[in-house]
Amino acid sequence: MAFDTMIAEWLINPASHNLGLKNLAWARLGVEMKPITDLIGKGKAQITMAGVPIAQATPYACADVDMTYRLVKVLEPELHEKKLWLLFTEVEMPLVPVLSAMEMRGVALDVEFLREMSRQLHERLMALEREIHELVGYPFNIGSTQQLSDALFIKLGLSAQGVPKTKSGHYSTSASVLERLRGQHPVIDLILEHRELAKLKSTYVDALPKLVNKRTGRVHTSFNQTGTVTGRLSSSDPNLQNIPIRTELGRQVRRAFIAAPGHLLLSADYSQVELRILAHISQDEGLLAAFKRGEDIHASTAATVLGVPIEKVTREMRRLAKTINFGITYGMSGYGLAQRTGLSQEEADRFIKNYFAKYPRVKKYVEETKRKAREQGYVETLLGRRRYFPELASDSKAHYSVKAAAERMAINAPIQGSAADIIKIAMINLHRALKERGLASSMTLQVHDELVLEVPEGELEAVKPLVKSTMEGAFELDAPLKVDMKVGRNWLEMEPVEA
DNA sequence: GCGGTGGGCGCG
DNA sequence: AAAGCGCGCCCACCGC
Repeated sequence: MAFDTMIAEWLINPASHNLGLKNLAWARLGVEMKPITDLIGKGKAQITMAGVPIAQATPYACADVDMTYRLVKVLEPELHEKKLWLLFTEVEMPLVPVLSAMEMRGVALDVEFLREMSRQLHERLMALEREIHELVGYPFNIGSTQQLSDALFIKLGLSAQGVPKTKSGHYSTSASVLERLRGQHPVIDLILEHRELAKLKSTYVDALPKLVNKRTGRVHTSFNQTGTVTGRLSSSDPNLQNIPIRTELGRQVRRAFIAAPGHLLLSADYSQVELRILAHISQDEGLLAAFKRGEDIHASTAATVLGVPIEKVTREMRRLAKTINFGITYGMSGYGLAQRTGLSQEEADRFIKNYFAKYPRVKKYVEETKRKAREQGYVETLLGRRRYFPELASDSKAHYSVKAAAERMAINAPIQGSAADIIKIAMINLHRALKERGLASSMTLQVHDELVLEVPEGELEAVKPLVKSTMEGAFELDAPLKVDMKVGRNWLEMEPVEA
């Protein structure tokens, strides 16, 4: 179907169920990571499409390759000057048709399953609501944080000791606060369960079926190519990058994402991609060696930092190491580590100090990155994608906390952004490889470090090695990329497979 | 009825 | 003084 047809349908009735490819805002130029519309707004280019001045048109009106390239004529010198030309021509533009194909393909949804799940959630929610009102002593809206706060801290008189207040002045009722209140009153457990179920029901179980396209019978997300500051994609309407997996009940939602008859879902995800990138960029010997030996990286970190043999690492030690391995790439402090692990602040500080002593080049990466952000004004990914930090300039009057936050973003941006670069290359190459071989398999979802493909059963054996080698070969890291794959009839019940 | 904001929470 | 990055969506609440 042609784009103009879809746009016409959408213009006639914007609320209609059409295939509205919101990826039509598809011109990520990579220039300072700003959407094309921002640049146009500054009057750098006065371009019209079908007689409409783009500056006043919605981003959707940018859906014309011709227009995009005419606009680029104006921006080309800047792309060259900032060394973004190859990223633009070799990655972002070739990605556009790949994303369009994924959006068009969509994914099948078991609506009947979700309807049944909705009924069961409704029943349980009603029971919980009754019990909660009973225990509190009067009926109120459990979904209102203000009313809930009053119920807990005024009516029931639970201790508000150390509970942070929100901007609007009432005590926070966040999950971390409720967890701490758990022993104080039996109602807390019920509220936590109510929260979890209400979230699942409203955000996924009830919302997803409404977005099934009447024509295709499938859900078609939009992959926004210009929606993040790091180079990642985002997904919306519906967001299929935040489907539950961490709790048993939540992950049941994944059962609703099914392969078409005669097909299978193949999920392929990069193992520890951000830590491998950190190892590559920092060139830290210990980290590189652990990956080259193919070790369980969290166990390896625990062994190294705590000074025990890797086979003596307990679950508890590994869990701590996992927290710090992730935290490092976000610029986490001792306070933050303590908050998340139950360690005292002193212990957490000491642990981080030890970590940096054992992985000195990681420490150096952190310091170098902060220096670059301050001195050159930006940091960059493996492919040269930039993120700017005006707050960190030496003449900046920004508050300390603002600068500290910017530093954490600067530490994370090259890592998260490089991972985005890599999976984008993989997507382009895989799309082409499948086409070249005349295979009917195609990507349907991207979840930052994971690709989901819908594969005709007969193609599975051919597609598995192709996916694995294409993803692993997307970029050569000194800590080599590793891809794990799973196959199943739906996104929940998947079995690990080898290529 | 609509749009914006805040609190909260799902994912990587 | 703040205290781990990046997203999008739900509901409540508020002002218009």
